[in-house]
Amino acid sequence: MLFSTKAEYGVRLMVELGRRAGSSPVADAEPVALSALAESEMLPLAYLEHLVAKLRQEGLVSSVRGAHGGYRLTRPPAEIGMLDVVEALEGPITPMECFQTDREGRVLCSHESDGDSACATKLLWTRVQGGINKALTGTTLADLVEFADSHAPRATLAGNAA
Amino acid sequence: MLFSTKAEYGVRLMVELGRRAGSSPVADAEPVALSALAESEMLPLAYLEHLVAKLRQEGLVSSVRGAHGGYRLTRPPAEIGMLDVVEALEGPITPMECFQTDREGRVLCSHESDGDSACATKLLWTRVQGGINKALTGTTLADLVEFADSHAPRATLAGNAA
DNA sequence: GCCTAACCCGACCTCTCGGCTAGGATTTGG
DNA sequence: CCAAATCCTAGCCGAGAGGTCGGGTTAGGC
Repeated sequence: MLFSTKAEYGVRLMVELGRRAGSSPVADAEPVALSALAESEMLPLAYLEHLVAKLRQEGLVSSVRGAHGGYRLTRPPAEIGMLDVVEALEGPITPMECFQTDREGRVLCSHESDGDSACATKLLWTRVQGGINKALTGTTLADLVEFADSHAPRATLAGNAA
Repeated sequence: MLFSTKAEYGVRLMVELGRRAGSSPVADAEPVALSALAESEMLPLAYLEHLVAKLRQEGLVSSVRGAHGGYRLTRPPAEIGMLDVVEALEGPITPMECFQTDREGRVLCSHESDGDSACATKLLWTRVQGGINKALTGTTLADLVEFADSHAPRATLAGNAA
């Protein structure tokens, strides 16, 4: 497997936030308590705390402390690329240990100086990384929210008005 | 990182075999001892044995036992897609634990029956997997051999005639 | 007919990391 | 001031990566 449950849970968390925000202008949305998210996604609360912390550090969600606190998105879902989300959770996405990318897709291999046939594999990993990045940047949170809504009826999302 | 050193070493091993085979018709090529490959790539021999075993099980290389034995490719490099190589080494490439692919890119998610918003993430992982598969199937061993040759002079590959 | 170079195979070992739990400290509405 | 929430740090357990080791088997060369 490529990604761990960190990405899985974290993305689901973001999707849930996106669904609950609906079409409201982000800052107006009621903050959602993590316990509510944990329950509706059936995920361990204590673990989610760690994940949401990473999302917050990357500025993808903001938090409100104290009673009636919770989390909300900092931007509308359509402006959130999934590369940011996944990287916030999993760390930098590189196909191989020796790789560092400079955010433009340019690739540096750390043992490039062997003179030998070092990194004959570079071409391959570069292509793979390109494929992943393209898939990840080409998908926004809004895409996933829409997908989820259309596949999991759940009435009209009973969480908000009820 | 996406792939472990298993893929890295294994691919390099395949590339070396491809370079040494040159343009000879595969079956004619002298089998190359693993110790020679280990030395030229500076990789631990004992570890390579395990990797090459997987490649053999998948029919990507064939072995000759006894003195003057070794390994050779079973097909010309241009007919070896890197997806086969990487999957032989790393096992099935799936973006997420719950995924199984039926070799056509069709995706099954094992916890699809939750009724809930299970796998809102499916769309994302599917796209990612598509990107990876495309990169991997679209690259052949011949591509890497050529790339390696052009980047690591090493005379005209001193190993063969000398 | 042995010796040795090679492939073959399974057991083991260490270290990191994923996945999670525990427990507390801090903030804040009612 | 209490309860609900976010925050923070520490630790635990199992699995898998990344090897190593020791032996078994096959076959060319003297």
